[in-house]
Amino acid sequence: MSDLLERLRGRGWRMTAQRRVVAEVLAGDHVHLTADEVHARAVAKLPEISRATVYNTLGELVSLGEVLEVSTDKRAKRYDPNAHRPHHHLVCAQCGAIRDVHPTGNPMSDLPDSERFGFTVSDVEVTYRGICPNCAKA
Amino acid sequence: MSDLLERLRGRGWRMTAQRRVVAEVLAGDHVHLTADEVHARAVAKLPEISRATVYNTLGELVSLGEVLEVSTDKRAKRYDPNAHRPHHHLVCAQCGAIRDVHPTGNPMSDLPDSERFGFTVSDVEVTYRGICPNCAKA
DNA sequence: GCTTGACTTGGACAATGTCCAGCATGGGGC
DNA sequence: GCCCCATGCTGGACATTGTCCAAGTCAAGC
Ligand SMILES: [Mn+2]
Ligand SMILES: [Mn+2]
Ligand SMILES: [Zn+2]
Ligand SMILES: [Zn+2]
Repeated sequence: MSDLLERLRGRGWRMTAQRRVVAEVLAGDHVHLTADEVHARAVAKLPEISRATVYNTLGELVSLGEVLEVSTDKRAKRYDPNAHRPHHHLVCAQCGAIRDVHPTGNPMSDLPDSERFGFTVSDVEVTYRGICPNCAKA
Repeated sequence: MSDLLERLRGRGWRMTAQRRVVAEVLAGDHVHLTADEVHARAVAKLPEISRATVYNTLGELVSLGEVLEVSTDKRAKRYDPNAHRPHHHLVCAQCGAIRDVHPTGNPMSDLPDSERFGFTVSDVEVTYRGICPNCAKA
């Protein structure tokens, strides 16, 4: 993640304790936290950080293309630091667990012109749903 | 849509003015209204209908499998009366317009076992994004 | 027509997210 | 190293979307 901090500094981002903490919280694989989850973990490291700052920082990271917004459920948006390797998501319908997945094939080529209604289609997002091993056991 | 009302009556649904109006509002193709949009249109036909009833009725229609919930944007859930023909969605990134689409191929078979993490995968949802002809003109 | 249980209502409450005025501070210029 | 001020942060008010409940209303079976 210091990669990330370096890249951001290079882009003229002013480095503050708050932004550093948010970036730290977002490190790792299969990480898809809500804004309030990010805030809770940030508070553990920097007690006085505000909700507004977390929202602002996440929004900036999204604008910079360093973090993706995903809405797998109908609840809060989730923030995904895995922005540099295209992927899709596999979501547990019961507990909400999310894994990054890399399907074969290109769903883009599965949409014939006759089904494009004149749109310029630029992106496709695939969400698989099912039951995770943990929930299946219970 | 009287099909729908018949089916519901057959299932023991008590028929009320409110429910009839909600069902009427949901008629048609490529219809993907938010709950508050449904409420606004329902109020035009039945001024005293409450928000709570619209939410309740939509929730029941979803439980009965007559209407689908879709969350194409990160805002409000949308309600889709096209529940009896499986389909995916094409969304305008600018104005939010939504079309039903029927891609060829089966994305389910594009997810190898090694990418399933032990999940029992039961469903896949594909969202295409782009710019609609209207927004492209502007 | 009654009766009754299911339905509706309005408003309180919760969760998520946005906005703003005023204070704090990172970091470039000296 | 120190100052300055544009940029960032804060707490709280406000907005949007959705849930819940007690009390009143009504559809439909008798
Ligand atoms: Mn991801
Ligand atoms: Mn649809
Ligand atoms: Zn699970
Ligand atoms: Zn458009």
